[in-house]
Amino acid sequence: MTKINDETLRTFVGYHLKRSFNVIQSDLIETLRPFDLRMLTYSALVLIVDNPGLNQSRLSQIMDIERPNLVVIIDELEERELITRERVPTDRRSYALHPTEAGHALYRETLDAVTQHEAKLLSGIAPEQLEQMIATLKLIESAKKGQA
Amino acid sequence: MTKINDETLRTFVGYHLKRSFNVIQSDLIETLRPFDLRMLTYSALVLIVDNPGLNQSRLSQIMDIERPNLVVIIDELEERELITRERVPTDRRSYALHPTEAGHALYRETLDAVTQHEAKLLSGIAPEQLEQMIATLKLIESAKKGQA
DNA sequence: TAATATTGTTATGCATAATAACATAAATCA
DNA sequence: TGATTTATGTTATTATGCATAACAATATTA
Repeated sequence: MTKINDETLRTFVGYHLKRSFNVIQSDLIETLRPFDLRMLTYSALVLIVDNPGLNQSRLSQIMDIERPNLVVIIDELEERELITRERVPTDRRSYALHPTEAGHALYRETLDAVTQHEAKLLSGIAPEQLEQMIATLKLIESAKKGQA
Repeated sequence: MTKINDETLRTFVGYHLKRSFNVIQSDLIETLRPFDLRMLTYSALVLIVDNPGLNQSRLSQIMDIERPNLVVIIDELEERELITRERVPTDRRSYALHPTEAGHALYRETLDAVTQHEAKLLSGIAPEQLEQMIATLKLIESAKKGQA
C-alpha cells in the first residue's frame, strides 16, 4: 500500500475542482435517485419552475449544453408530465416550457432533499469559507474564453 | 433576451463547482488537443511518470475510476509507446507501469502547456485567493462518504 | 421577395463512468 | 497441504454527458 504521489496534478486548480466535484456529484446522484432524476433533468426542472414560459433555446444557454442534448431532457420531463410544451403564438417555432402541478410538487420535494444533501456533506466547513470559495468560483466562471 | 433566474441552483455549492469546472475543462481540452491527449490519458501519463512502477489497480484508485475504464487508457498510452507494461516477478498478476523516454518528453511538453493554460485562465485571480479555495476544495474532497 | 437567422429536431460520434463476468495468480485458512 | 477467498487485469455491455452536422419550419433582414 505505497502512497501515490499526485503533487504534480495538485498544482492544478482544475484537478482539485474535479476531485471535489466528484465527491459532491456522487452523493447528489444518490440523493436524486429515489426521485428518478439525473443532475441534468433536475437542473432543467428547477430552471423551468423558476422561469416558467422560457423556451428550449434559452434553457440550453443557461444550462451550458447544446440544444440537441436538451431535447431528450425535455422529452423525459414532458413524458413524466412534470412540464408542458406549449406553442408560442408570437413565435411558432418555439415552445414555452411550464411546470405542471406535479412538477411543482417534485420541485419542492427534491429541493429539500438536495439542500439536506449539501448541508450534510459540507457540515464540517464554515459557511463563510464556503462563501469565499463561491466568490472565487464565480471569478473562474466568468473567465470564459472570449470574455477574458 | 430576458434574464434567466438560476438563484435556486446558485444556493448549491455543487452548481458553482460544476460551472467553474466546465470553464477550466473546456479550455484544458483545447490545450491537450495538439498533443492528442484527453484529460484521463493526460492524468494517467503524469501519474505514471511521477510514480514509475505502480500497477493499474493503484492507478485506478488514485484516479478515482473503475479498473475496467483504466484498461483502455493504458492500452492507448502503451500503443503510442509512451509507457510500458512489465510483468512484476513478485506478483505475476499485475503489471508495473513505466514511462518511456517519449513519455517523459511528452510529460514535460504538456506540463508546460497545461501550466500556461491555467496561468492564463486564472490570471485575474489573486494566488492567495486560489490557495484558500484549494484548501476548501480539499475539505470537500475529504468529506467522502464513509470517511465522514 | 430573396437571403439569412433562429428554433427545435434527428442522427451520430466521442468521452466518461459504472457493472457483470471471467481467467489468472496470490493469499488465507482450516 | 489443499480448499476457499481475494486481488489483478480483462472483455463486454450499458448509461450518461457532451459536441457537431444536417434538416424542416418559422422569423427576420436586406
